[in-house]
Amino acid sequence: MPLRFYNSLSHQVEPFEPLTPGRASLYTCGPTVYNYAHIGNFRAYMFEDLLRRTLKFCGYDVKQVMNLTDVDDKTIRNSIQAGKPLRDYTQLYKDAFFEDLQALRIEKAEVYPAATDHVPEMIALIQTLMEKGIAYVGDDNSVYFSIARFPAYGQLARINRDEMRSGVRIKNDEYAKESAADFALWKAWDEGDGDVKWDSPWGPGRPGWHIECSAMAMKYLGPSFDLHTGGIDNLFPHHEDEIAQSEAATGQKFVKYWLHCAHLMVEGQKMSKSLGNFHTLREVFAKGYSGREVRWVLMATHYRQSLDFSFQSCLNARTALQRVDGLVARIRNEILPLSSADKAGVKIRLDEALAEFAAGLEDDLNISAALAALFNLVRDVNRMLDAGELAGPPADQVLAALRRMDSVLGTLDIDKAADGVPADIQALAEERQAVRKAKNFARADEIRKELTAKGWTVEDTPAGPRCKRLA
RNA sequence: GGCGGGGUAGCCAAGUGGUAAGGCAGAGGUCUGCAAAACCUCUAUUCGUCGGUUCGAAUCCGAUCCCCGCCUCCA
Repeated sequence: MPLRFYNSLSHQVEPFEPLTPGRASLYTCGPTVYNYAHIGNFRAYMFEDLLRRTLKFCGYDVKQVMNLTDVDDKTIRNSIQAGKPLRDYTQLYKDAFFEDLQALRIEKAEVYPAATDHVPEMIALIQTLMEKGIAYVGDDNSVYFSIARFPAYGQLARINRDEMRSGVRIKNDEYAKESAADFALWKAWDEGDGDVKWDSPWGPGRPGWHIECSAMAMKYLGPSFDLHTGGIDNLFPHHEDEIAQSEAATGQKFVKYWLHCAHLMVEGQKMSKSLGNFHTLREVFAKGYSGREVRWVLMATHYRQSLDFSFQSCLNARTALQRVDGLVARIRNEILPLSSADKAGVKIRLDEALAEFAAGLEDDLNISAALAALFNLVRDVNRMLDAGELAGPPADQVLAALRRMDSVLGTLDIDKAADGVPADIQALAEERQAVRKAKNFARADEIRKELTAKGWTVEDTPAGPRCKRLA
């Protein structure tokens, strides 16, 4: 089966057929850098990482662009409050964002354009819309997109303008618009913006939010590209408006496949800054959970399924990962050359597991199916090890298969050196092994207690004692 | 009100017509000096509820209850 995705535009799963065979162009809506991102935000970036890695797994050359929104109401407001220039203020959170991505083992995109570096491109795009008569200058000197002059508006969100709830919210600036649903392309400067402003044909001001993604996506990926993603909350109005701006300007199809991930929930409610029910990655780490554990939690539920976050799920991730770690350690430590190894049989089993793994991912990133393939393989390889049916070279093939899976999962640590065992711990383990051989089990148990007190445990394996740090 | 997503074991979660994957937790067993790990067995006659279609439905149709999201900045 070919790679296929659920397209928000068609509400159907469709085969992925990129505009250029073998290449995938991907625009992923990035963070607004006014604060630390919370793990709900990272769920989206995690989904995008899974998408990116799956595309690569399936053989595509991926070009991914992720924007950094470094000018908007919140960045301006917070930087003024902090008494810092906008650029310095946002740099802080840009840096934090990249640190967090790295902690979650999220692969870097090819381009991370910042909005403030692309104002000329945005002005040019707005000018095109003005020339086409689709944009207009409002009474407040801001520039607005006229939805009435773009009949295709609403194609993504399936929103019928006539049925939009109206009259409920009339903000001040809406008196400046022809229609309440029109959205700002360019926001005229006012005192609240401090010294944050750019010159434009319509006077000083700053770009609207939606225009940034259109301008930067088209700059780096062209007027028409393959995939555009984000959280489901961006579907409307953000993505709808992006389509409107871009397609009105170019007359071309903007994006072929729109993918949206569901929300991360906390106790049944969406995690969000405004509800105050969020955790930053840093907070989760402070509670003792690792990046790979959080990565696992965020990744292990299908992206279109809302995911209720809990620390219990982090603990579950820990034990699930320990299961895989255990197998890798067995292969590395216990493998002995045995004559009964069935090389061909192992190869067949591995090919089957990889095929199931790939089939899951190809089916709209069905991670549950992919992980089931992984765990079924783990069980079978453990079984082979127990039966003495796995020897050196086929064991290397197992590691190769796990490595291949990990090119997508990014969390298995196949080749990460095990935690170094401190000399004193190692010495105790060896002493214990010696007294066990002498059948001095009282002393052996004493040593086990000493090790526990030092935060270590020891497992007796056919290849000798193995020290493990207690979680 | 409009649009969209979801209700599957103690928990998480696949499965869109053919008789319920996988993970966590739990029980018993094998192995072990003890343990851990690993393996084996068991743990939903049942998929929110009620009807209908069908030889057959968690899967299709109708009705109904509940939860969540978007429609306002939001991943």
